[in-house]
Amino acid sequence: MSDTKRSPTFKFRLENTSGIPVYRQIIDQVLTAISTGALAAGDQLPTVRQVAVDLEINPNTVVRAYRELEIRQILMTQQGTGTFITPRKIKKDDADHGRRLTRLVDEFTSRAGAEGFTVAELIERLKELRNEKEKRR
Amino acid sequence: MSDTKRSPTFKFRLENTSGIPVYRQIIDQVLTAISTGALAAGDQLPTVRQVAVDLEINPNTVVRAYRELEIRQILMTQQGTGTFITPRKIKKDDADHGRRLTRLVDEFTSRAGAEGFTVAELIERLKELRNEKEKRR
DNA sequence: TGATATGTATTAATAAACTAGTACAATAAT
DNA sequence: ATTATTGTACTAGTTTATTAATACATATCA
Repeated sequence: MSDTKRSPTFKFRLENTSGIPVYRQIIDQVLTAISTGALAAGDQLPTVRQVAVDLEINPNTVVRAYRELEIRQILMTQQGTGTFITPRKIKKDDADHGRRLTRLVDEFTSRAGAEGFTVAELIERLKELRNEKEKRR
Repeated sequence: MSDTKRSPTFKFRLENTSGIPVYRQIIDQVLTAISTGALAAGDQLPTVRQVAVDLEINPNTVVRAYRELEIRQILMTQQGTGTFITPRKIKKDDADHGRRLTRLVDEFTSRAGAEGFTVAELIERLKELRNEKEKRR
């Protein structure tokens, strides 16, 4: 039995006091859900209209979030059908891949630098993390 | 005018095509310089007016960047004297230091993982970054 | 003190981000 | 083909972010 097409059980929630833009909260919740396994490849997300009604926001706000994730190849949308988590197939030679990696790393090092961490420390900690994972296999 | 007895003046540069706000570019360059060792505790930064003239921007834009870093305890300013890197008392074996590093790295890897990056990739990119900055000194 | 260096405050103009209103288009089920 | 369901496009209003003009305040030193 297969579960390639689960119905959209995922729910968004808004922190209206946070000051974080709604569309960004949606993006973050999708990313987090993927990293924790709450959402996996092929899963359908709640429809644009469903989210709009649930959160009492404009459909375009949902679209904006989904669009950005689609551009990052994290979501796929099919008009008339729905929006789904993209099955990943990472291409190392993808130019966009490199750009996103650079941007992510730059942001990371900036924040870390603000707290007094050196790049060397970050590398060291990541290596430990990598080795831990290796062990577990 | 000969130079002062203080350290060689740090230079900012602007990427006008990047779309990144000027004040943020300044912040990032300070943070990066600290994390790579290009700037260290006690070093004086170029004056507000100097930066404004060099980059052909308004002094207030420089102030905004310096102010934010001052709030984060990364810079100290003294009116009439200048702006300096705050001496940090980081103890490498501090337990809290380790916890903060772990939390920062975990959040980073989680986010990166959601976008399909491997830890190995992150390490590789960070190494490149470290080597680039080393070269520039 | 007076001169000159430094950062600071107030205000405002402009640009960008964010969200919404409304109508349109594609898909799938019937 | 019709209809219900899904995403899309265009437009605009409002807020927030960003930068600038200009005048002010404080510290250093001859």
